[in-house]
Amino acid sequence: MKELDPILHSQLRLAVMSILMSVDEADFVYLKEKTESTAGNLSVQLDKLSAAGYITVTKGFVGKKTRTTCQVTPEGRKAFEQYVNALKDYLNL
Amino acid sequence: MKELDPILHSQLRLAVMSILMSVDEADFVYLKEKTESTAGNLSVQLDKLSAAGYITVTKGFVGKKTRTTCQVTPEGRKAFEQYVNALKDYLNL
DNA sequence: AAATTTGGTTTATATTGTAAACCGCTTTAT
DNA sequence: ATAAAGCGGTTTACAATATAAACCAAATTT
Repeated sequence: MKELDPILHSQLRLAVMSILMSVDEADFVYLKEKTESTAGNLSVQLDKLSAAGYITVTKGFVGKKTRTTCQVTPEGRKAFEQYVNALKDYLNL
Repeated sequence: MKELDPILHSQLRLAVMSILMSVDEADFVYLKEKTESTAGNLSVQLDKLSAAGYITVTKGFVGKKTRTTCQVTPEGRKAFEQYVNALKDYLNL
């Protein structure tokens, strides 16, 4: 049985990655709403994805308000795909 | 986004369920080998699956030696299938 | 100008996972 | 017959993870 990447094997981080895989740029507020997570939890998990090199987090401004946007990196994409493949073994897909 | 059943969203427990879904009776030693887990960890996770009503654990004898066999329950089967469905949303399958 | 809201981060706590230590029984070796 | 080693596990202590509560700075509303 293949190992399941522990960075991705977490509900919230997986949800974030799933969104970023199809959207290719999403901000903090959007991710928070879509995943129905608390800001604190999301912040921590984004840090972990970022530390793993799976996403980039960029802080900018829209008018006077801060805006944190996230994008999946090529390594993130690869890791996600490998995770999906590994999981298929477990799920018998 | 659907919730991912936390009982199943665990590498080892998922591996065990995956095996039991296709084999319909497996003993402790076999599960330990197949999953490459330590006995302690496996014991704990089997308890959790059992407590959740997803598997039944039966202790018997083969000759003089004890033998612990596991089977997935109908609820376990259902939970597994629901988990697979929920995951599909995350994986874009 | 005080109070509230927005967009987060930090930190403390609860939950979970994991392996080491242990236990009873059996087999083997002395 | 007795000690030592193995087998099949369980218990328990510890490490890692997830989560939310508390907090903070800037902007907006009253």
